Amino acid sequence: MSYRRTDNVIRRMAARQNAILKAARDAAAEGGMEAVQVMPVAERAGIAAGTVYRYFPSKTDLVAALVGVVAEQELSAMRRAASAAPGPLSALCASIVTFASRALRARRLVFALLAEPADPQVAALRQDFRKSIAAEFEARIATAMAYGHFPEQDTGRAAAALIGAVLEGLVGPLARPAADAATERDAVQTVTLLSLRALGVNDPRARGLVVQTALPPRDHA
Amino acid sequence: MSYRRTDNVIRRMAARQNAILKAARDAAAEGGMEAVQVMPVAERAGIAAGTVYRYFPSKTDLVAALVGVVAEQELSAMRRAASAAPGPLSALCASIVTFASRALRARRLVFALLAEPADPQVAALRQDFRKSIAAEFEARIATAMAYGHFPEQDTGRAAAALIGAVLEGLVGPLARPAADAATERDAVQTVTLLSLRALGVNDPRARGLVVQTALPPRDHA
DNA sequence: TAATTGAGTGAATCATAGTTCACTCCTTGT
DNA sequence: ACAAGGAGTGAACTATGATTCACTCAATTA
Repeated sequence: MSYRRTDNVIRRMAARQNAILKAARDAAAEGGMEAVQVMPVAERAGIAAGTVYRYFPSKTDLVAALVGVVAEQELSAMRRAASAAPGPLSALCASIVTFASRALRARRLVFALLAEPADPQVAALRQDFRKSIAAEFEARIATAMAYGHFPEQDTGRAAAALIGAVLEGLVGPLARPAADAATERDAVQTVTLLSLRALGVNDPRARGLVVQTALPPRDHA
Repeated sequence: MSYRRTDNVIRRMAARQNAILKAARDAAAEGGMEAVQVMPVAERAGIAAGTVYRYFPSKTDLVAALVGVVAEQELSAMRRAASAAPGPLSALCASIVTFASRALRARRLVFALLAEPADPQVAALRQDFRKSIAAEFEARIATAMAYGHFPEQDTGRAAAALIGAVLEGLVGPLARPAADAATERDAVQTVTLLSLRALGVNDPRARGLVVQTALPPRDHA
């Protein structure tokens, strides 16, 4: 005779799955990918190691899910910010600022998920994540370019370079950590300005654009 | 009674040490850091696994030596190119082009040594490598800035962002591989131009600068 | 309440990769 | 030619971390 899970059990299990994901995320945010190990993650989530395998077939699947969740959040934040902007150039600008400031907020996590290596399966997913972000940038760049805000150029290459510049300039191991919120905002502005100039934006209004764009609110799960 | 190594033996052993390093380098160039394993490296070098430990106390030391050698080569190439340039702006440009084109030549290797994670000891060395390159860029940027080629700005942040842009734009997993030498040259030019513009170089001569700078010759060991 | 299902457990197992070391045999010195 | 030293070997060992599975027990059903 089979056995029906009550709503209570379903809820508890869903919560537990989230707890595992959150534990994995926290681990990654603190110690990078190498800290995402089954036993420590299980401990953080308050369960036994074996239990993890009731929720995810393998560690790879767990990490894949983590990448998926984070990617979804980041992308939607970027899209939201861009679509709220009044024009193509400020949409691009909002995209960059959003990506940059969110990345800065969770430096270690973003770095781990975007740059640290993993097994081929996860690498492929990470690849998708990067590609989605690049595609987002590329679309904004193409639109702004069509509007004549900067000269014709290879939008794909430019999008990739922007991602690199922002990551390296803000979250990479080279970047010095920002002391306070003001310094943080300043760092984001610097990098955004650098990015826009790289595309060939000369309009002095650009500086205004960058400064106006506020930091988006936190919305990590 | 102690035993004197003849020149022959000394030479053979030096050659073998190089062979091990070369094997490690090739492995990294093909399969990234995770391919740098003692047994495969030993096999490539034509020796037994245990022999590696006669030349390097640990795998970490081997990788550290590898990073050191490559860093030395890259830095000296950048310096050579820059010091052969006629002025501060073209020196900066030469630096970027050299870094970019060499990185493009050995994409996987550079990416592995510059971006992939490793144990803390190696990470620290990699850090040094990045810092050296950043410092090289930063010095060129500062000089060109002092000469008024572009506006005042945070040179450190700019240097980091440039490295990121070049790496991501050319060697990162996002960059499409260049089909032929012409496409390669084109990619380097695109990224270099992007970099200079990011700094605020508006001088139309800049394009000339980029185009003029030839790809440096290969000189991998 | 008794029987049954399946979530949870965690010690045991497996897999991978770095490291050691007893041994072989070439090289050197007499 | 012979003895000694040390380079080279590679099977065995160690460490780490993922995965399994026989078992326990709370939740469900009859």
